Amino acid sequence: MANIKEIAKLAGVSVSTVSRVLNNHPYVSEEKRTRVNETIKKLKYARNMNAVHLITGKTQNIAIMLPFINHAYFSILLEGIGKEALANHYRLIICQTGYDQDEEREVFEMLRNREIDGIIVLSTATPVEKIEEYCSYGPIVCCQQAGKRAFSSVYIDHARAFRSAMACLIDKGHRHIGFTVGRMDSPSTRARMSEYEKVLSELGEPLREEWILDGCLDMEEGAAIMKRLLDLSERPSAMLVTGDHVAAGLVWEARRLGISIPEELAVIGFDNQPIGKMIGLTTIDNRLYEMGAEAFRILFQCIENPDQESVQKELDFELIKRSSV
Amino acid sequence: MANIKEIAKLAGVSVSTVSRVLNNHPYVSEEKRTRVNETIKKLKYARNMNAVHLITGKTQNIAIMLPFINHAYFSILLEGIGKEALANHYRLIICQTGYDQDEEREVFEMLRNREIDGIIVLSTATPVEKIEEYCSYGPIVCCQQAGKRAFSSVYIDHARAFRSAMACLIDKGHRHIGFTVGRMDSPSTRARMSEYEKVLSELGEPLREEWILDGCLDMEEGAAIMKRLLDLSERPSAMLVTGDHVAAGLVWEARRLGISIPEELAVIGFDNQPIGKMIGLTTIDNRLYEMGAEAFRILFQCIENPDQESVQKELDFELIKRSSV
DNA sequence: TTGTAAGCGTTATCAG
DNA sequence: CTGATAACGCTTACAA
Repeated sequence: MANIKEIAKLAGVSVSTVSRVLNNHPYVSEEKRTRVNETIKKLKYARNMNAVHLITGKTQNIAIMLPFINHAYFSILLEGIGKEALANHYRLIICQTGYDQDEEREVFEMLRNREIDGIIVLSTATPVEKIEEYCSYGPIVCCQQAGKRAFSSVYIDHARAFRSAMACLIDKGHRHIGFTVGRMDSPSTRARMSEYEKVLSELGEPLREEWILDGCLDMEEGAAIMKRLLDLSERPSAMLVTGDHVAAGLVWEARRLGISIPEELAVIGFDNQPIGKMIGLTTIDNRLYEMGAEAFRILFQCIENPDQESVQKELDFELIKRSSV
Repeated sequence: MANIKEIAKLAGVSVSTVSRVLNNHPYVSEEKRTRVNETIKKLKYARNMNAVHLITGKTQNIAIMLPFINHAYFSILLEGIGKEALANHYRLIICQTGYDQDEEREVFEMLRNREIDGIIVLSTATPVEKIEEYCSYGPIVCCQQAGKRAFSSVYIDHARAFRSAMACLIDKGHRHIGFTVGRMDSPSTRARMSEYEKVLSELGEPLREEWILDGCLDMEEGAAIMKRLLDLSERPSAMLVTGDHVAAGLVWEARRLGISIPEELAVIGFDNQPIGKMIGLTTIDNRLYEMGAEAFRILFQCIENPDQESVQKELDFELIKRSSV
């Protein structure tokens, strides 16, 4: 494997000149430039990027921390990040953690180890204070609302989005509204929960624990919800379902069981995924693709300009009315 | 940022001893080991992995080449790869190429550049001969059948799988069978196409070009198929659909239009995705998760043992009968 | 069991 | 415009 020294010797120049050619520096005579390029081609020389990373202290790699790869929510975010990363010549290292805090710590350690230039956290089990400890080693952007922190964040206001979905249902006369969550212990769930309680008390409705359905992450669990609802002595007339995939599972099972939607059960999903569009699901579009792209842009800024303050950016959501309400 | 030299000085030992501690080498006295570990903790020292990568010539990173991140087929494969990679302390660099050959070349170049220890190709537009040129720089595993090559491959026999799906339909009396493909110019499509022609001629049925539907990659395109079928003067009584997601789109649209499945149209999907299970789709399970895991295992072996020959491994598929046929 | 010193392959600095 | 030479931070013979 040829190295820069051999190229220099064969081209009859110094290693610095070769390096300059490699990095498209000005101040290299056309003659030497072509001579260097020719020997590079002749020897099929390829730079050892690890040496470059060592000396420059940068790798053009960023880590994406997420619990599961195979999940629509994260796939859409990834797509948005990927588009921007590609355009700016950054690589994505996918770190699937399964919400294991030890695995998550390893990802943060990569920042200390200089293996990556930054981290985008899509969802995490690590407390914000712990995350802040790593901010001195490099930029971190979270796709979750976390208030003013040492790290940046991009998010939508889940409380407001939840309220606007509730309002849409209430408008149609619904007062018995249930909702599903992916996992109880997440910032967005806490935001929704507190908004739920507020809206219920404004309506003068009691809070029924059994109308809050936990552990709904995929389509099959969505289908299972329908059965859980049927077992209830009194069941809600409308459901807010986090994730159009999950909602699609519920809708499919409802049709199978002859429960008409929206007459017997109104459904609002979240995320505006393609499956929701196909089945005519009313949904809250929280712009996941855009959120991913924006997360990268902010991280990129922070990498370029290391002493920039952390930014918190709220993105708009949009209620998309279709036929499930 | 502390480095190994400072640790050595403060602990009163040599850098080699620190290095030995860092790498859990034997032949370090307990006393010095603890002394080193204490100063590491005190100085919050973290190794600069780029220096390690430079000297060892390895990075523990592998690239995954795929056209789109947000697609069920690739997500499942990724999940399988991710599980094994995690267990073996390898990182996945996701390279979304959009089937752009220039982007794909950049990924192969990463191998020359020593940025990665190997590549798993999930799907590519680059000709096999071109891929072989890169094999001297490091191991490559493809998840496509490619015959005996310088690179390894894991695959299922698409021709055989296709035939067994056809047989299942023929068994039920179908003779007018159409099929969808993601893109015409792929190895699996070519395999299916040639098998299709063979089976038709065995049946004594003519080949009807209009029953081969191109460009079907996602659910919405699946739904669109149904409309395309309705416009046909004579339409097939059964469809083979690559991807349960696509098939689900077709099935949904069929129900919406009042076309009963399987009576008026039988459908067989591929990949055995959760959505297929939910809607009762008969499908060919081609073990994507297992394929991903196996791809990593083979790559891992090749990394560990560089002068090992390339391996080609065929995986079994399975016809899963449900209610869409 | 420990330390010295020679790399690994670049880029950065500085003098010409 | 060009070239020596010193980093970058680590691992690994080799010698003790």
